[in-house]
Amino acid sequence: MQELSQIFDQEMRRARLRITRNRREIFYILKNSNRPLSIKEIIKTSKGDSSFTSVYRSVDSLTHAGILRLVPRGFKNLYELGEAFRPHHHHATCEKCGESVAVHDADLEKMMHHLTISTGLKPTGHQFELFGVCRRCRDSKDL
Amino acid sequence: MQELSQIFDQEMRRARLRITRNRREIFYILKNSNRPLSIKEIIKTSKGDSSFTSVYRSVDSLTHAGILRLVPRGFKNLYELGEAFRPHHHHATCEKCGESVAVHDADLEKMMHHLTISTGLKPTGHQFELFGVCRRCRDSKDL
DNA sequence: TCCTTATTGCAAAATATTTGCATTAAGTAT
DNA sequence: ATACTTAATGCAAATATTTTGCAATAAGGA
Repeated sequence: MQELSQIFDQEMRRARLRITRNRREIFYILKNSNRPLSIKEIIKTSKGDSSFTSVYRSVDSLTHAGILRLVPRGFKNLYELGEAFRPHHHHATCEKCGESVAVHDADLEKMMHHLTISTGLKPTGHQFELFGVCRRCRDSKDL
Repeated sequence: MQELSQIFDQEMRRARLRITRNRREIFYILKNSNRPLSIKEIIKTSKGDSSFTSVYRSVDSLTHAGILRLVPRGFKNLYELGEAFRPHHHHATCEKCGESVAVHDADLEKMMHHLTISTGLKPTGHQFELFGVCRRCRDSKDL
């Protein structure tokens, strides 16, 4: 199986975006995260090699190129690796620790599609996020 | 059936919040809207009788009191009337005109509940929004 | 290695949200 | 109706967040 970083290079070429230190770092940060991250978190996690301005701009261009994917959660914009790295899915997220698990359910996708149609809309997309508390956080009674 | 404005008064008393011109106006603006609104939209719609600072604070207190409900949509915070006025539901929204239709489906609620459990989380909530293009916007070919 | 131009960094502008504090007024008691 | 208590407001200013202009830098093809 292909390395994700190889796919990154391919995708960047496909999108005719230059592969820079800044962009590669954003890619690695998201690759290593167990959950989608906000711009602020990406900036904080990065070594500080790149300016926050540049992170804003890079996240924007990478997202437009489909290399990243916007995950609107609550009132925050989070980002994760895009379709080429991770197929379409949704998230079940622990409210305590923030860790999130991918959810993919074909029935669910169909259901949302049909529900949209039943309201008279021609479906273009959906947002779907589940929240709860994970076992680990439930067990640790140390509030 | 009870007038919504009467319910508003009741709810305000229950929450021990004072009924002010500002708060009543926010209530009316949301009552008359065919979709959830952002703070900015509420401020713009209000006659300008109240300062934007006050709208921020009122929306905050009304939301905490459950009189309004936060509708996280995409990267925006939208607000609509809360449970006492409108029972739990989700939205199907037209991407062109922004109008939204309430969706309530018991099966869907159950499904989300079970899906959450199946990931190992103890369910606490969910986010669910459908998007599409409505018939009216599809018909008007005037891009 | 050279060349073109996309990308970056910095500073500053534009936007969005929050806070401190004196003033106003809602709701209760008199 | 009047007085009183204190929540709520308005204003100014502080913070926070995101965007933009522009000169300097560096990615990638020639």
